[in-house]
Order: sequence, then C-alpha cells, then structure tokens
Amino acid sequence: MTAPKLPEFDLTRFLPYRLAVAAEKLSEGLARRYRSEFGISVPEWRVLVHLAHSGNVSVRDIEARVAMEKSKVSRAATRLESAGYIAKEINESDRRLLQLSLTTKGRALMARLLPLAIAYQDEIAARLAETLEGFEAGLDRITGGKE
Amino acid sequence: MTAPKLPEFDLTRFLPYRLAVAAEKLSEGLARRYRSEFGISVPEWRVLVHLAHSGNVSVRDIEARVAMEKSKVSRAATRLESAGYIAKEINESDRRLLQLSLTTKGRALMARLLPLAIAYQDEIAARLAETLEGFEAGLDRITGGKE
DNA sequence: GGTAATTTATTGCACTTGCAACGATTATGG
DNA sequence: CCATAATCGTTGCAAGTGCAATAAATTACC
Repeated sequence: MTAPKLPEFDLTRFLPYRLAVAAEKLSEGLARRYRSEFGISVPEWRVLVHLAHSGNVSVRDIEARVAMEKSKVSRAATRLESAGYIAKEINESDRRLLQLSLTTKGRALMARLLPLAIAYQDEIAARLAETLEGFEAGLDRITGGKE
Repeated sequence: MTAPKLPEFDLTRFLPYRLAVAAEKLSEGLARRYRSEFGISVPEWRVLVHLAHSGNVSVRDIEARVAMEKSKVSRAATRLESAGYIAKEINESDRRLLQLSLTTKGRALMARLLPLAIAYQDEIAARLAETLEGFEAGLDRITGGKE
C-alpha cells in the first residue's frame, strides 16, 4: 500500500456535514439564550414543548415524538422536576407509565420561552425568504421518507 | 401566576428542530458504518478529510475550516495518531504549531472511506431529486450569511 | 392461574463534550 | 532588550451522552 490516489472530495459540499453545521448554527442561536437566561438545555426544551401542548404524557411518548433516546428524555425530565418545572406522577391505569405535566411554574416559564421561539422562527423564515419553500421540501424528503 | 395562556407552537414545524433531526439522520447513516467497520467517529472523519486534501495542517487550521472546537480537534487528532492514521510533527518555523499529516495507513484508510462518502452523497442527492437545488440554496442562506 | 415474554423508565459505565485554565512559544511595543 | 500581550495546543473538570443492564409492571400464552 503505497500512497494510493484519493478521490476528489470537498467536505463543504458534503450534505451530512453542511446540514450538521447549519443545524448547530440554528440551535445555538436560541439555545445559548435559553441556557444563560433560563438554565434550560435543548433536551429539556423539547420535553417542555411537548408537555405544553399535550397534557399528560409518558416518557415513551416523548421519546417517540421528539426524536430523543428514552434515557435522554428521562434525565431531562429529572432535571426539569428538580427545577420545579414539571411534575412526575405514576399513571394508575398502567403503573409502568409516568404522567409528566407542567407545573404552574413550568407554564409560566413556557409563557416566556414560546414567544422567543416563535420570533426566532420568524427570523429564520425571513432569512430564508424565497428559498424557504424549497428548503422545507428538501427537509421533508430527508426526514419524511418511509424507512 | 396562574395558568397563563400559552401560544400555539408546533415543534415539528420548528426549523431548528427539523434541521437537527434531519442532520442527525444523515450523519447516522454513514457514521454508524464508519464506526462499526473502521472505528472512526465523526470528528475523526472530519479531521481525516481535511488532511486528505490539504497536506500539512495545524489544529487551528482545522478548527477554522471544519467547524469544530480546538479541543475537539486536538482529541480527535490524538486518537487518530494512536491508531496510526496521522502523524503529528512540530512546525519548526513556529514551534507553537503542529503539522498534521496522513500516514500511509491513513491514506489507505481514506482510499476506502471516501468512495463510501461519495456514494452516500449520491444517494442523498437522488433522494432529494428535484428538491436538491432549492434545499442547497436554503442551506446557503442559513450558513453562508455574514454573521 | 402461573410462568415466560414484553414494555417502561431508570441507572451504571465508559466515553465524549465544552469551557476555562494552563504551559509553551512567538509577537508587540516601549 | 525586556516585559507584556497574544497565539497554539493540551488538559482538568464537571456535565451530558449512548448503550446495555436492570427493576417494576403488564401482557401473552399454555
């Protein structure tokens, strides 16, 4: 094996890389603010959002709809509970399940976080402008595909 | 503060979230294979790619062009050196800098990895089909914009 | 009905990560 | 020149992560 010829390859055109960089940039924007002002991480934010519009939910439920490992959900929930933002109860009709729900404090937090997220989404949409539609179509192709 | 009304918010339409999910899905595809067959992680892969087409490079150089923290680069480089894929030398004209370069073994590795990456890129492009162009235009808007 | 198989959530472990602090080297400027 | 500042790469530390193993509860099946 002596100095094989390597194919041309440009990382900056490689879609997994480009997407990772773009995703990090978008997350970073809000995440830094959520972290510094509210002490909330991305996994915690996802759990909170899901609880905000679906009443009592199990860990399994969140895992499925929010694209996180169950252990990640579990630990995020533990942290949120310690902070007083959510309550964990046992579902009495199936005692394996939890019922997670926002506390009053949690709802108050979301009343502050959600407007920021909505404004951020608008910022991004404005930045994408006429490319927004095509961009979202591409996202659907990547994420949505069967299998 | 009693049960404030929360604004409507759908996480599955939130661009930072959608992008994160899509990015993870795309990375996962190759990363799993690189990891199981070659023992290479994503940070290591990025360093390797950069070395494959730019001869002798410093850690700082990679940090700048490959979107990773310098400590991440440093540790990836350490692992790659232990595995025998790259060599670290001191730049004698500025002894603070390193000169990273692929070893023969490293070039041989890349001769196997790069074709897989190229094929994967083609798969993704095929999946995106007519949405590819619009999707990339959106990516540029997100990543490219000044600041 | 009782045992085995499944499901749910948590946890132990090893590893990775980001951040700040650090030592080493080089640049700056009086 | 000498002291101060800036740059480069590494590392300590606390925290987060994925994965497998586990305990508790429920379901399935003979």
